[in-house]
Amino acid sequence: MPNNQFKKGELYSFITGKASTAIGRRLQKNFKQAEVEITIEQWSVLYHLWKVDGMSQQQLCDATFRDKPSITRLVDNLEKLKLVKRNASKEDRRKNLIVLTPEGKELEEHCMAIANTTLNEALQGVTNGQVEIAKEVLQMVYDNLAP
Amino acid sequence: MPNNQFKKGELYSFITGKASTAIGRRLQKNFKQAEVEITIEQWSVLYHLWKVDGMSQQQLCDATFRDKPSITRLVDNLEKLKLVKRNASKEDRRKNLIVLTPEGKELEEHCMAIANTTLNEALQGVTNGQVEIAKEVLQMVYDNLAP
DNA sequence: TTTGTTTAGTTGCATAAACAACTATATGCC
DNA sequence: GGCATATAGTTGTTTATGCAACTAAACAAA
Repeated sequence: MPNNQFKKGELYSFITGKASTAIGRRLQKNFKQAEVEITIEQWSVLYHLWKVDGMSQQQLCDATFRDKPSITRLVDNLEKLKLVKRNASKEDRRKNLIVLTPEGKELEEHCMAIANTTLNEALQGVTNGQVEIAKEVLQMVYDNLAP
Repeated sequence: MPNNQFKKGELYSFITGKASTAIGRRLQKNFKQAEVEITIEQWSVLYHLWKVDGMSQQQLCDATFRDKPSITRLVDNLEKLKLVKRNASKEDRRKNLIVLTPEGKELEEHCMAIANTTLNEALQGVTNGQVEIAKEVLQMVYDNLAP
């Protein structure tokens, strides 16, 4: 018997990731309730810019696991919301450096608090040990499938 | 110190579910390589119909964690591909019963084999015990956030 | 310098998701 | 029966994804 065989019924839920879907929806709902008018996809870009401002679009692709067109359009929409700005790089004129506007920076504290709250809601009753193993498994899955 | 506190850097990956994204992409790629011309979203609907043919759209919503417009359009596209058909219910004329066509039924074996292969690729090196705990955690997360 | 290749980003197209507003049928209550 | 309400499904709009094709700049080799 193979080591990693799921039963059919379990396979589906695991693959479609209903848990991460549920977290995403809850996070979106919590943003909305707090009148933070951004999508979770936009949030995922801002999240990395809050850590390192001025990343290139390619760096944002790698950080967020998205392809270039997705980042192009997410940055388009974040620019429309006046949360980021595209600055042409002086060293390499192909590159856009994406920098936070003051409005974009301002969101950080509030958004991260909402994200932490959401995660605490999600993980009620789950022990640290279980979370550690779950994270390990997810990381291994990701590494197994990385291109 | 709260029990369930993620470190910032981990929070992001957990919420955005990069592992389940990666599985979805690999499954899509494997379908394409096998010349199965369906999306993973269409697959997720077919998957339930293979178990119970003739479900209503509302039942498909519940089974796939999607809202009604999403299922309306997925069924639209599956009908265009001639994999399913909408049959008006005789007991309740509001309901459409979604039934597989012969072409739709034919796909089952091949698709499920691809899905199982994909899952085995994803879970290489992960022990049964780890998988069990990961599933438990994901289920608890889902239950914590269920509406 | 020119030619070919790689890298960064954009655009077009099809599919899908979330939300709100809508139609039509069913049901419960008086 | 008649009216309010709930349920099943559709449509419109905005946002996002995945893929392919594209432009422009950088780089490397001759």
